[in-house]
Amino acid sequence: MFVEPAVEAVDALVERLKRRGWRLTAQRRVVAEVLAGEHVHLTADEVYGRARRRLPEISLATVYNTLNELVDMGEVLEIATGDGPKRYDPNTTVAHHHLHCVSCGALRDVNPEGADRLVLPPRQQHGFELLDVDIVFRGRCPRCRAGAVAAPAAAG
Amino acid sequence: MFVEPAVEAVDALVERLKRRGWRLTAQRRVVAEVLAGEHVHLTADEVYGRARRRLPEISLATVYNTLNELVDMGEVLEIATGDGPKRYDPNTTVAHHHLHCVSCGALRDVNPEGADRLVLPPRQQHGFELLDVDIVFRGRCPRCRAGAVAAPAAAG
DNA sequence: CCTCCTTTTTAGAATGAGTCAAGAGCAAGA
DNA sequence: TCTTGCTCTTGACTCATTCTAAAAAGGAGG
Repeated sequence: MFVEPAVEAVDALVERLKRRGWRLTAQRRVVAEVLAGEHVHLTADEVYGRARRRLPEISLATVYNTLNELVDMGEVLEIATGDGPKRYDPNTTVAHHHLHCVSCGALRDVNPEGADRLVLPPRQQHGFELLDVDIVFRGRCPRCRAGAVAAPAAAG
Repeated sequence: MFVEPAVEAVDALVERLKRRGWRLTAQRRVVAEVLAGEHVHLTADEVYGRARRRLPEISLATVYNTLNELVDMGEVLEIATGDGPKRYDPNTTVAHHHLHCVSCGALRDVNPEGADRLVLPPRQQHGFELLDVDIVFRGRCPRCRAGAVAAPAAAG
C-alpha cells in the first residue's frame, strides 16, 4: 500500500504553527498541507489549484497571504528562479540548495558536496554584512531532455 | 586625471558585436555603453534612465529588446534576485558569482573560494543534464547597514 | 444565545515588470 | 530615387503579485 510521504512533515509544521499562536483556519491548513505534502516546489498558482481541490471556495489572495505569512515566520522559503513565478519550499529545517530546470522551471532540493567549504574572502565582501548563501545548479530535467518542446508542466 | 574604468570593456564588447554582423545603431550603442560602463549591475529601468541622458528619445521597449538580444548572444547575463526586477551583468568573460543586498537589491560580482570544489554527486542529479552553477551570497550592503530605512537606491 | 470586537477571507481593482504588434523611420543596395 | 528589410516607437497587453474595502467568521464577555 502507498503511504503519503509527508504526513509527518505536515503534522510537524501544523504543530509548530499552533505553538506560535497562529490561528489555524481551514484555508491555512489546506495551504500548509498542500505545501508540505509535495516533494517538489510549487508556485503560488499551483498551490492555489491543489488547495481548491480540497477547499473550492478558497481565494488566490488567501493563498498569497498565507504563503507570505509562512515565509515571514521562516517556515517556508521563497525562491525566485528568474523565469516565471516564485516557488515555495517548505523544507527550511535542513540546510539545502537547489537544482533548477531552465526549461520547465522545476525545482528540486539538493545537497552539493563542498558547500560548507565555500567562503567569501573579507577582501571581497565589499563591506556587506553576510547573511547566507544560495547555490543553484541549473540544468535540464529528464522530462525536458526527452520531450523536445517543454510544456511548463506542474514541476515534476 | 580620471580614466573611465570600463572604456576598454565597452570597446571590446562593441567590437565583438560588430563582428557578429549586429547592426550597431545609436540606441544599441548607448545601451551597450551604459551596461559595460558600470561596475554594478543595473535593472532595465536603470539602464533606460542612464541611456536617456545620452539619447533622450530612446524608448523602454528598445532597451528591453537590446538587453534581450545581448543576453541571447551570450554577451550579457540576466540575473533575477527575487526581490524586484532583473539585473543585467555584462561581465560574461570571467566566471564569477554574486553578492546581493537583500535590502536595496544592489548586486556585485565576487569570486568565492571553493567554488571550483563544489560538486553535485550523480546520486543527487535526479537525471538532470547539468549546465552551470549560480552562487549568490546574500547580505546587507554598507549603505543599508548605515541608514535604517533602505531607500532602493540606484544599486550602489 | 446575543453583542461587540478582532482577525481572516474574499473579489476585484491596482501595480509593476516585461512583452507584443503595428506602423513609422532609416540605411544600404539596385 | 525606389525598394527592401531592419530597427525603433508607442501604446496596448499579459502575468504575477499586492492592495483595498467590505463581508464573514471567530472568540470573549454578558
